[in-house]
Amino acid sequence: MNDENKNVPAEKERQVVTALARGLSVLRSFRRGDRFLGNQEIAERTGLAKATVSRLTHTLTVLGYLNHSKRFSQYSLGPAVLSLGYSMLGNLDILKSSRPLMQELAEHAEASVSLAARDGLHMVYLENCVSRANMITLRIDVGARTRIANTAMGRALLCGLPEKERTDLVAEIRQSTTQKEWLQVKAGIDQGLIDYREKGFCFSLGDWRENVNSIAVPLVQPDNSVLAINCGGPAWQLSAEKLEQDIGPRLVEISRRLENL
Amino acid sequence: MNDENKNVPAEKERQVVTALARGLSVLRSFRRGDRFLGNQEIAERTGLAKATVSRLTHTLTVLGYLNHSKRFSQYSLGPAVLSLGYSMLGNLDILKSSRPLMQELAEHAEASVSLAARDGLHMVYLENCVSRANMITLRIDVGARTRIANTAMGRALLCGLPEKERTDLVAEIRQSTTQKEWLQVKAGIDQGLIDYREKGFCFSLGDWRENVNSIAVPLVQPDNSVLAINCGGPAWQLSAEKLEQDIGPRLVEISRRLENL
DNA sequence: TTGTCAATTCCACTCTATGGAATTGAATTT
DNA sequence: AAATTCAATTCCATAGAGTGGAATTGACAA
Repeated sequence: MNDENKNVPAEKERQVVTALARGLSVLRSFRRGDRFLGNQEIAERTGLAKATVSRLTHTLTVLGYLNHSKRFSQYSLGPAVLSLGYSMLGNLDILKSSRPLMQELAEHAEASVSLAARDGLHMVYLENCVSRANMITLRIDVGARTRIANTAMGRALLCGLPEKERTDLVAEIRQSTTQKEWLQVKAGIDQGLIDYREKGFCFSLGDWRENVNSIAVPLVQPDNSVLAINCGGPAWQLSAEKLEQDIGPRLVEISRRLENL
Repeated sequence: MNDENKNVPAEKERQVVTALARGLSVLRSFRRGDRFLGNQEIAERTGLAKATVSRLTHTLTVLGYLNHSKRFSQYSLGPAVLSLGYSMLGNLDILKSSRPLMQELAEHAEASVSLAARDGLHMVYLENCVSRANMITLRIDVGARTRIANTAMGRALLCGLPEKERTDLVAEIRQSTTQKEWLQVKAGIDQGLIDYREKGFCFSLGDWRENVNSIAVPLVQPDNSVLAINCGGPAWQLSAEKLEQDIGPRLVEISRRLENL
């Protein structure tokens, strides 16, 4: 039906192992909400031949990355995918150091404070702290993705990147954006750069979702990779003013402390 | 150095796409604690040729599953692996329904309550609830793995499996166990089956770690797959008696309610 | 500059992965 | 029971992807 995932992604960009890329695109074809997928559905989503999908799903099942339900003869994501994420987070020292600071701010602001990294044109949540008050209700999950283009997180990330990389990334974003959207997106990014230069943080006031405000700062790691930390919540609770006067400076301070080990 | 991962895993078990399996074994070669790995190190761990690893890591990097640090010319796990886990958890309805019950028990017992699924010979944590009191200190992460052989979780899982599958799995466990260990392991499993038949839950009193007690029940899902829920903590806090008299029955009740939707 | 070590690229070869067609298998209908 | 449908799997011939040994590049240290 859709052809988002073309068969061979690159042109002559060195050598890509297609069987591996295809297998992973099978895993990726599971979106939030589809518990079970059949080979046929997967074949349509990935654009691969049925026979190919059959073998890939079988391989993934043997390895534990997929479960096979005999009843429906369909597949669901298996526990093995979780272990990978666990290994990743376990190796990030920054998580240990950032947690207490993030939690403290979450309590103070009675909001949600998150740490995220870039994945393509998205930000992936690595950690999320919420105030005890909100703990039960709100739960932004680790691994969730938001677009770079229209979030405070994304704008902060851009501000933390070196000139060259930022330009490239913005160009990529433009590519993936309709002409109509682009004006808004561009405005948001530019404003983010200004805010960052003048104040040290970036905003998103309803740009991501109506009635959700957020503020974010970049966090440059020792190996020069860039993360971002945000603090966000319902607009009625986090006014633009409160974000700028109170939360912003605290975020900047957190970032500063984490960057100095 | 080690040859844990032989090249081609299966014998003639249908058709396995080796390039995919190899690529995933590259991801798996990152263990807790190694932030960065070079191609050479990965080649040694997986038993693959250098050239092969070079292409696999490159492919994984392009797709976002690995990050490449130019400074050290080494790789680390990338954010994309997290998204997969997120998709998996997001599709598990059982999580939503189980959370409040698990949290309630965690508060009552002032301990840690977890939900896990089988992955090979291990249990992978899908969710973990801790009492507010312990929240800061203790944090068993989602995605973590423990052996089936010597945990209450694992024993409960075995009890929830149909006869045939249980026998097969126990045989597998035996395979992976030294003759010396096996006696202990076997005893634990058998005792688990007895406990389950008589009381409805399984124990691990220091079998996993000294001074850690735990109790667990199986949870059979609508599609007949089996999960397990445990409640565990330091032995001085969770006496065998308390587990049996108080916590156990509550766990059984939780399992019962979840199985009846 | 020279030497060392690891990553990458080259290249020829093999066998893996592929996809269209045929088969199996399960579920539903007549 | 038999017939029909739909999807998963297997078959098979073929192309070419993936492979690994050897050569090259590149970074860094002496």
